[in-house]
Amino acid sequence: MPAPFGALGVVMRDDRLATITLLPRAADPFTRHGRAVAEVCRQMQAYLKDPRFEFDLPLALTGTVHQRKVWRMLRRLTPGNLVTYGDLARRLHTSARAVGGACRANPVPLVVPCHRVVAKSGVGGFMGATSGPEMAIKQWLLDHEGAR
DNA sequence: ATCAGGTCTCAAG
DNA sequence: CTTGAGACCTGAT
Repeated sequence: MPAPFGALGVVMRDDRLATITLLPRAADPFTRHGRAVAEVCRQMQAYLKDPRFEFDLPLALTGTVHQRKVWRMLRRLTPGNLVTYGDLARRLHTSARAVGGACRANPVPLVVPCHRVVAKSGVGGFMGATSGPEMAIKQWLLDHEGAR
């Protein structure tokens, strides 16, 4: 589906959300909508329209124990509410880099708001990149939520 | 067993 | 202000 920063893709598994892909440019829309996909899209639009919207979707997440811990923490963050890698690391008794690794592995950006994790000085990275179009999307999201 | 990451901190220039 | 080294924990090979 189209998004202000480009486009957004949705992959379902057993009617549950498995993967979200963020694209910097518009893509040809995929027109086969199941009921579950439609609901995901509905919530996506709601969020894109109003940053205060909070997702409530069934997820099909696969990851290590550590990754799940980090993702669980992230899900408790409300829009515009930022944390640093170091902060999360202390709360989970781990290291900042390990947190970064888990964020990088996040399959469902926006729903698990890895974009709300920033470096102590600087913005950090997004989707495996520290510069380039991915970072432009992170910036857009932060602006959208009115974060600094 | 090794290496590279979405980092942090601290000590020098 | 800028740089560099070391510490840090995980995931992948």
